[in-house]
Amino acid sequence: MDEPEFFQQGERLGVLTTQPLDRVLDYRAPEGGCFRGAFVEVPLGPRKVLGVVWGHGAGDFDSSKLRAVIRVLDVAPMRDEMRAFLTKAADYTLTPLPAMLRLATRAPGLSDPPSMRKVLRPSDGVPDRMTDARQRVLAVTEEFGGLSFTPKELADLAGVTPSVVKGLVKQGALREEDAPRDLPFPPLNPDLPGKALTVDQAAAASALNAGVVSGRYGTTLLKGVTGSGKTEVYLEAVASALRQGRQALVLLPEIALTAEFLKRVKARFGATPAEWHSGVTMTERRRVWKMIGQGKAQLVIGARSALFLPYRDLGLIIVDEEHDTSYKQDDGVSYNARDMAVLRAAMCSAQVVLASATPSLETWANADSGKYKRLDLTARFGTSVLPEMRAIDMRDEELLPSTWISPTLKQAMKLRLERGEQSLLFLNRRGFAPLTICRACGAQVACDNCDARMVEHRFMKRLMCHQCGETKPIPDACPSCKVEGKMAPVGPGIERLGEEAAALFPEARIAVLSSDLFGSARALKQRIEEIAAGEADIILGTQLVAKGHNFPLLTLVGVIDADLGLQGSDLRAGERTFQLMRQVSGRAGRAERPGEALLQSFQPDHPVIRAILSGDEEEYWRTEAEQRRIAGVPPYGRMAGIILSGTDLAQVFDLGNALARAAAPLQQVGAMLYGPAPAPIARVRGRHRVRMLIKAEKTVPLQDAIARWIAPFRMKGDLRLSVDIDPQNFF
DNA sequence: AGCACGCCGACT
DNA sequence: GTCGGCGTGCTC
Repeated sequence: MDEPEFFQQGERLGVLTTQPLDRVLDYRAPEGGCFRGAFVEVPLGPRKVLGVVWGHGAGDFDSSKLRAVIRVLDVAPMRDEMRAFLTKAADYTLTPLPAMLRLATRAPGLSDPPSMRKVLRPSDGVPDRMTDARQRVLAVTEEFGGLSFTPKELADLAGVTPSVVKGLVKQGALREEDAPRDLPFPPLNPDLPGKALTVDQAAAASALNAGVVSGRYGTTLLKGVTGSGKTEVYLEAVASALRQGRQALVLLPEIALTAEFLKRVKARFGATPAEWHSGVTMTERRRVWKMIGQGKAQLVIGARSALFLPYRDLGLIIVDEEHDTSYKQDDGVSYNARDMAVLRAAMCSAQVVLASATPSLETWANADSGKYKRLDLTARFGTSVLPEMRAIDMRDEELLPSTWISPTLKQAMKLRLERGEQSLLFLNRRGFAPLTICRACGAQVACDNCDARMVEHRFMKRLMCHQCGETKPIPDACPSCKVEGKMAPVGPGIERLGEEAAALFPEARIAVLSSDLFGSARALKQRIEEIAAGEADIILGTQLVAKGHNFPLLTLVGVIDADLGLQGSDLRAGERTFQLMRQVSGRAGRAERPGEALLQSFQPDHPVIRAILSGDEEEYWRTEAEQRRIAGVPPYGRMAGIILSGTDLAQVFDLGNALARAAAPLQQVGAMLYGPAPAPIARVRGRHRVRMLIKAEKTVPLQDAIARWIAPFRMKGDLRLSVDIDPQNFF
């Protein structure tokens, strides 16, 4: 790539700031000039803000009013390729470019000069008396010759009090120096021996390596059931990237999984890589950001926002559990990390590996059409096989009121207890009961701010709204008819299922795993480890047990309500149920003992349930893909969701209707507009939500049409419009 | 995003 | 009279 353009002092240039201005502002180059891509501090009104030199100024601003760039920041300049990536990502997601830049500068203290710390180094002074403690301190400085330590670190390493170190400084045996606080990451060694690979794994690894070595863009679906060793395989691709001297990024859907993953990386490469997610401290964030820019961090393990770090030479991106819905979340900017990974890789000639046991239909279709390569890991690691799967037809089971464990499932659990094996009951519903109803008047307790029912959480003795997190005490009298003592919980939650299991098996050790029952990710992880080691007979869990945790003693998985995800009119409901059921079932029979998965269902003949049981995944995907093709929906058509929100429902609908009347730019490209209609959750945190849906053919330039459509609309008051390209839920 | 400007209601 | 509510508009 060409040398970035240089701007002489006083020359007009364009700066993109992180302020939501939606346009590049013109400034004069600072003293000493600057390159395109430089991170700069610029004056904006009374403030100083962060920006990037984007290129030539637009030139339409009065020269006499131009202000000069204050200074160039001491961080690696943004590479042209990153600039292009942000621009394309902004165009694709219809996000204003400044918001994109904000994503890419989510590290504190970028404007500060490099933070220094006082360190001690050995000096030529000789202490007056040599004591034991002083000897130990000097020994440490000698042993770690190349490294430097703060007084506190040195004292801790030598096992002495800080006063001993202070004494040595006074005597001149150690001297203080300033050293940068942001230290490079220790080098990783790709040539340490990895785990022995099976023939299957070795073949997949070498195919991935070939891609990495090619130095070109390419995307590969790495499909393998739980326990097939996907991680070992893609770590070989990481090793390959490191050998090429290029950087690698591993995206994980959940922070809770990173700790365990870091251990595996350390075992493979001999050092800990950089970590990037919401749980990382501010100082560490700054260090990671800067070191990545300098190429002094070779591997990053992170959440989706790690895609926007300033890599110097990114050669490989792994998206683990690529089907996971947490890759598409709305935290201000709405983007799908899987798609952005592919975009970024295409722009920097990197390889992408999409790893999953149950790929998203998009990825499956892209592999099917040959757009992505596909590698399958069929054999399960070790000797075990996928569990035998059966449906329990709930229409034939006799259950007492307010119980959900069928006699058939109970019998299977009893058998495991007798054998000393573990059972897992899966119910994707947090809390005790999803509904609290008045037996006198039939009223349900709803959230005051949202259009949603309050869920009873018995362990904290309160009702909670799962939309906004608001809680209130469980009322004794009905809020509607004021009759006392008639409020009753209706339906099962994971906590209530725990009570049922305890009543059925009073002698069993029962563990309930739900994200809200643990204060911290650490506490949850520790509990999971205890359980994996055998400290429970029956495990009850929500969604989180489906994600990558190993329970070697587990031989039975019971799905309490296999139909749960199939309700509603969501186009992806089937796909998601299919993925979840297969993931959960994969928990059983990991070790030497064969597993069994039982799915409680009222509609065991439903095509999705049948597909899950049949084990013929390809057939399921083919059928699902064919239906989507006929319906002209993703991945065979394009969609976009529009959410309008505001405190005044009438105003929100007025805006929606006005938009609908002005939809000519959409009609010109043959796109269909549906709505406005109340969103699935029509009110959240006191704001009414109205939804519109756009459907178009695959080849239509949809973003451009939408941009032209909404451009004339100014949002008045607290009205908000957000565009969601490729929405996950449609209705 | 901030921050100023400015145009109407309730007060010392 | 003026203090201050926040709706509207600007920042190179």
